[in-house]
Amino acid sequence: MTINKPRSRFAPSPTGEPHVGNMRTAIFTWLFCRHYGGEFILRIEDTDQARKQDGALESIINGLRWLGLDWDEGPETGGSHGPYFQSERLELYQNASNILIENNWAYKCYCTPEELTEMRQNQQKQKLPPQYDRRCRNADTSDKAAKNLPYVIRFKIPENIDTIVVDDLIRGRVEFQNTLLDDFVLLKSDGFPTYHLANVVDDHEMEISHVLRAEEWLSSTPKHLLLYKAFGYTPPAFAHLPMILGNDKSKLSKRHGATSILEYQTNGYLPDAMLNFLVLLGWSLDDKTEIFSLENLINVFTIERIGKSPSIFNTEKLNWMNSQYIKTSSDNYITSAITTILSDYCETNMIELETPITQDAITTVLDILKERIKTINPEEMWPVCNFFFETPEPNEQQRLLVKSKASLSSEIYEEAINTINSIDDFTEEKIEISLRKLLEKYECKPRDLFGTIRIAITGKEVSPPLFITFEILGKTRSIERMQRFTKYLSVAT
RNA sequence: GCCCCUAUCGUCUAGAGGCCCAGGACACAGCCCUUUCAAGGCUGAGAUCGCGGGUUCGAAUCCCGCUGGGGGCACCA
Repeated sequence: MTINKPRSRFAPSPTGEPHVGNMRTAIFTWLFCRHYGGEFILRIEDTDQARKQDGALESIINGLRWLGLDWDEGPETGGSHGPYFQSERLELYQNASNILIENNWAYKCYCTPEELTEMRQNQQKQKLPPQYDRRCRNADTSDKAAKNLPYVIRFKIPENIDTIVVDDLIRGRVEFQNTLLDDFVLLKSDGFPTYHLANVVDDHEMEISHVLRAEEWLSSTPKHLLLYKAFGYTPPAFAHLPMILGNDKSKLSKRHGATSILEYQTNGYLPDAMLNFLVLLGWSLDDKTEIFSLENLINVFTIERIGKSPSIFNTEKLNWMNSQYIKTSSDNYITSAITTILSDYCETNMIELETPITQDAITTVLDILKERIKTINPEEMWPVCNFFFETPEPNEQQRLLVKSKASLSSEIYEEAINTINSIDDFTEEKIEISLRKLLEKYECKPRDLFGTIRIAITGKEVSPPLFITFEILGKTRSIERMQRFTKYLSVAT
């Protein structure tokens, strides 16, 4: 496919949180534009007065920015084809529908919502397809016009056309029967356009060459094609993207868990991981590559490699992807992110800290943390590294566990403290060598001694490897903790 | 009800007539490493390529039918 400098758009409506499915469309469109050296346009389709939501626009913008998607034209950036809010382009749509009326491609319809509902109910009773019966199409409506009654403008589906062919970039040739098409509404009674009118007018005005949108739009594409024809415009190329479904194969919705991209942000997913995961839903490069840098993605992303069938959003794989990005992400970036997240967490939970959470402190525990987490969610991170910040206190179960260690004696434990104390070069390697010598001398099992010390200095049976933990904690704090723990050993057994 | 799209391991997918009694990844199991966890490495299980017909010397790949799944049929986008 030879594509030269395409102009493509992402056109969300500000009716709620930015859905991951929509964001995947944005990612594909953005990648497509960047790959072919084209322009990516953000257009806000705010023509539904009723469903418009405060803050939704900000959420969409935040979501896009978080993923690292920038737009060449649109809100905040401006551009030569503005305005980029449909609510500011009303005149354009009104003119367009007037032109259509003048050229006999549209007509005014005075049917009330109640009439239409009744009509549809009757059709359903008779098992007929719900469709506008065109009662205003040929009837004389001049009396209603004279009374200034509210009206909508409907498109006049031509009667001399058989089939409409959509040449989809992903699905190929798709045929539709013209007679099955409804005389759909172009302009609502409040003077706002419907999606059908607005997207055609704007895509033309904004010189959009390629439309990438979700599959749910495929069946209304013939309507759009007819509109392009009525206006005498050349339609853009269309690519209808496969949907993203939940784990029960139904359309991804709230009951499947998080659907807003921003929820993933707050749940501890990294934007690069999220993007990488999402791009692999419906697109693949080959039979093996899973991890892509953004730069590489721009290089290799083509429409030809987009699949046709819907895919299921698999959180397990997202988690794995995220853990891969955590392991390889730059220390600077992740350290400051984690520092903020954990200090907020401790503050809101009023956790009493032995050591404050600082960049330096996080840097110290970073390596052992990165290897063990799948998200940078505080709930997941805190148990892994809290030993460094909180004073450990063994629970009842742990005290009993320590006493059950058969090959452990208070002698070896005391000598372990002295040994630790005598190490000047307090490194993982030195500590290990010294402590292992004790094992031989006292014929103590590694798990008995090390397991006990682990509880003493971390307050947990499960922790990062002991010797690195010593090193991280430092000599002073390690000895302090070991000594404080002595009492749990010396109590008579 | 009508129209449209779609169909390879549980999931994401590779596969465009012989390279495939189907490859990779996630998840799963076992082993190795090992002071616990994690990471990593290795091995394994897992798909008669939804089903049935064709076409062909040969089909996961092409055609038809069926079935399953998804989407659409608003003064919502």
